[in-house]
Order: sequence, then structure tokens, then C-alpha cells
Amino acid sequence: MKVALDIDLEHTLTCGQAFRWRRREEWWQGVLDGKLVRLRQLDDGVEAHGLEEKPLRRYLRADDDLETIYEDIGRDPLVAACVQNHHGLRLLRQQPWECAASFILATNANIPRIIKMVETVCRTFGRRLGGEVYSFPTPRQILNGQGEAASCGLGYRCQRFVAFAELAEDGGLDGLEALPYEECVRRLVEMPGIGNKVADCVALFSLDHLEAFPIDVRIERILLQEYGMEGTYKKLSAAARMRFGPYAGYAQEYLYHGLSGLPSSQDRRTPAP
DNA sequence: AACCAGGTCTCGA
DNA sequence: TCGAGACCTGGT
Repeated sequence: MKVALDIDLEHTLTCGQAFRWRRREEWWQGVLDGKLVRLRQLDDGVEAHGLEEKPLRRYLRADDDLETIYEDIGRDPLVAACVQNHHGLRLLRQQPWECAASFILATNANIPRIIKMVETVCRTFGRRLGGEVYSFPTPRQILNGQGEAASCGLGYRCQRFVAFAELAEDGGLDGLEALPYEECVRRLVEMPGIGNKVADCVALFSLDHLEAFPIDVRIERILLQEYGMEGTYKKLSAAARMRFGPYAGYAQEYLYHGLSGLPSSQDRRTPAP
């Protein structure tokens, strides 16, 4: 099945918003809705196996019009430059449970390790779908095998992860979709393992709040060096949403990944003769 | 061999 | 409300 869409799979699937996509030759292999899915980049879209068009378009946020978004966030010249570098990078619309649980594991760890932890959790608690591919476990699957969590190499994230599974199993995530951004984040930060940053990730990557602007150490540096912005998380977050607008989350992703390809801020201010 | 990683939590001021 | 430290573990 083919979907016509302006998307760059490489950028979209490796930018650190989802941790389970693997490249196999020209195909990207992953798990969606508990099913093994393969995606392939086409000139004008995506070829997909293992998933219907509707849920695929939903996952890839095909309803986001990139041109409209670029026009909006591109009013910022630096973001505009980053967009040039990473055209076709899309946010994904993930499941809140998997997204939140993954980013609880992602705290204070680098990407390779995050991938490893998530994969170990899937292998330990998930269902085998074929080959060496496992589903992301449900909260119940984690609670059923709770003794094994300690051997997943999660470090101090282990307790938070299990506690979050308990909360999810008890319906603690119900109703989040209906909430506006501020209230959504307010609810999320009450949950075990979720602070300001993870709450924004969950809001942005799984709950349709494109104005959410997750601030990690790297983005914090960028805000300071490129925009002279500093302060507490709440202040920075509000200032970023104000500056970058309703698609601030997209601006964040492009700044995060697109900046590395540009000359340093100092060099841009004082270009070489 | 340090240092750091897509932070959170706890605890004083 | 805010800032400082501690914190598992493994990449680089």
C-alpha cells in the first residue's frame, strides 16, 4: 500500500521521538498497534506493509500540512535554516502509554542506551511478533512479570517505570486526550517519573499538543546561545511557545536536529572574510 | 579514565 | 517557587 505524503522517513524515524524503528536494507521495521510494520521511502511518499492506510496516516500525522507549518515557524530565520536541512521531518502521533513509558526510561540517558532499555523491556515483557521483534508491553504485561523488571538494566528508572505501569493499568491515563495543553501537562507531571520535560514530550508526541516545547539540556543551550533566553523550565517553555507559536513543537525538533549542520552562532554573526 | 546523557526527585532556603 | 545534589548505567 502506498501513501502520498511529504515526508523524510530517515529524519522522522531517527530523530529521537520514537525509539523502535530499525533500518533493514531499504525498509524501516517497527511495531504499530501491536503489529509488525515495514515502511519504505518513495519519492512522493511511503510504501507500507502490515498496516492499513488510515492508522498509518494517523501515525505519520499526514493531516499536518508541512508547508503551512514551515511558513509559520519559518518566520524565525534560524528555524527556517534548520528546516532547509531537515525538510520532511514530521512529528509522529504515538500512543500515550508507550510514549510516556519510553520517555520515562529516556531520562538522563543517551539515545543508544534508551534504545537498548526500551528493547530489553519489549523483549522481557512484550509479545513475540516474529523474528526478533517484540511488541511494546501493555501495563498489565509489565505488572504480571514484575520480578523481571529489575534485570532490565533500567537503573533508578525501574521503580518509576513500574509505578507508572500501575498508574496506567488503573486508568490513570484516561481522559488525557480531551485536555487542553496546560491542564494536560499539569496532570502528567503528577505521575511517577514524569517531570516538565517528559510531560512536554508526551504532550507533543502523543497528545496532539503541537505547541508543547520540550526543553532538555541541548535545547536549553540553543535557547541561551542563539536567543539569549534563560530562566526556569516554566519560564523558558512559556517564552518559547510565545516566540515560536502554535507549532513550537515542530520548531523545537528542527532546532534540535537541524542546527548541527549550520555554522556556529558566532560564525554566523561574524562571517569569515 | 572521566565525563555526560532528550531528567526526576528530594530537600532546604 | 527555586536551586543544588544525588542518582543507575553505559556510550564515547
